[in-house]
Amino acid sequence: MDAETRALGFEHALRRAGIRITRQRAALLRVLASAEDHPDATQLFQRATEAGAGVSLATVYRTLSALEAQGVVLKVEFAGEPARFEPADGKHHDHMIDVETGEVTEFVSDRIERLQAEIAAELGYEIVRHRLELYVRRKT
Amino acid sequence: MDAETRALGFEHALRRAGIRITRQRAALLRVLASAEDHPDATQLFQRATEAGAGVSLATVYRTLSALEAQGVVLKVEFAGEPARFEPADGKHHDHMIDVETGEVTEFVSDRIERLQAEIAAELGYEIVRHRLELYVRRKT
DNA sequence: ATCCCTGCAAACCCTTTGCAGCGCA
DNA sequence: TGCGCTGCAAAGGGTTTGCAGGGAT
Repeated sequence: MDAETRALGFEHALRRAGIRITRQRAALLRVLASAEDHPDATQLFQRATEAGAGVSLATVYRTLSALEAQGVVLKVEFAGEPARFEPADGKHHDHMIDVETGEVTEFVSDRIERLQAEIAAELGYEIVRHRLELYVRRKT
Repeated sequence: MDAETRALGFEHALRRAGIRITRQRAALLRVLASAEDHPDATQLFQRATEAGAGVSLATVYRTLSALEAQGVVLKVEFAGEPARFEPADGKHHDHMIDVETGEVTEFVSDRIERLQAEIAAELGYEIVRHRLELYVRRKT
């Protein structure tokens, strides 16, 4: 999915929820839609500002909350850093964080997912959501 | 392991690192050692206060940091709440959080651990630490 | 013309820290 | 007695919010 298609998806999701697309939001959605990494609110603010969006940090947070509430953006909170945000299209995945470089890699493991569900079920629970992060180092 | 044995272990770890056992710390260690749940700093502060320890919240944080640095206490950060602390004796485990009651259950899965290591290895990494939390709901 | 939105700054929550005096070892 | 410790209060970082004016629908 290209960035503009994704941005339009964001707009649609907001409009559907009766949320207005302002100049600031339109700009922000595009910044977010084209992010390849996992930026935090401050980085999104900077990028939007560089793009001439004239947005305040408060609006960045407010828009991210709205997008998250609509389920089109995921907030990811790694240990000891500000929350990061990623588009929620695409399939579920977990994260691997290189502790030396900070680089984030996404991965999926159906087997782990299945085991998690089994463990929960054994204790009489069903999984609502989960968080799995591997903090790793490049093997020597 | 009973609470007092655990508390003595904490004291030993601190002393070994050249850290003094003050009245406040001794009290705090006992509160922590006898915690069955996963209390956060404020709760530990309250319990210590109720026990007549005369401790300040700052000291609670400072002592917890020291214990964590010695590896005898683990700081656990669940999504959207203050950090919790648990004694680090016993074996590694992950956490399951009941989203309705907030109750925390510990669990282990060697198979998941193994799969994590495999996934990291496939990408040329080795795991430094990981975080796995299942947010669950009692099955109907 | 509505209301929702915006920017700003202040407020928030959790946690850390500077300081001057206190008390373990 | 030395040096780490303590309480207090202020600072800190990330995030949220109250307010009065502005703009999308």
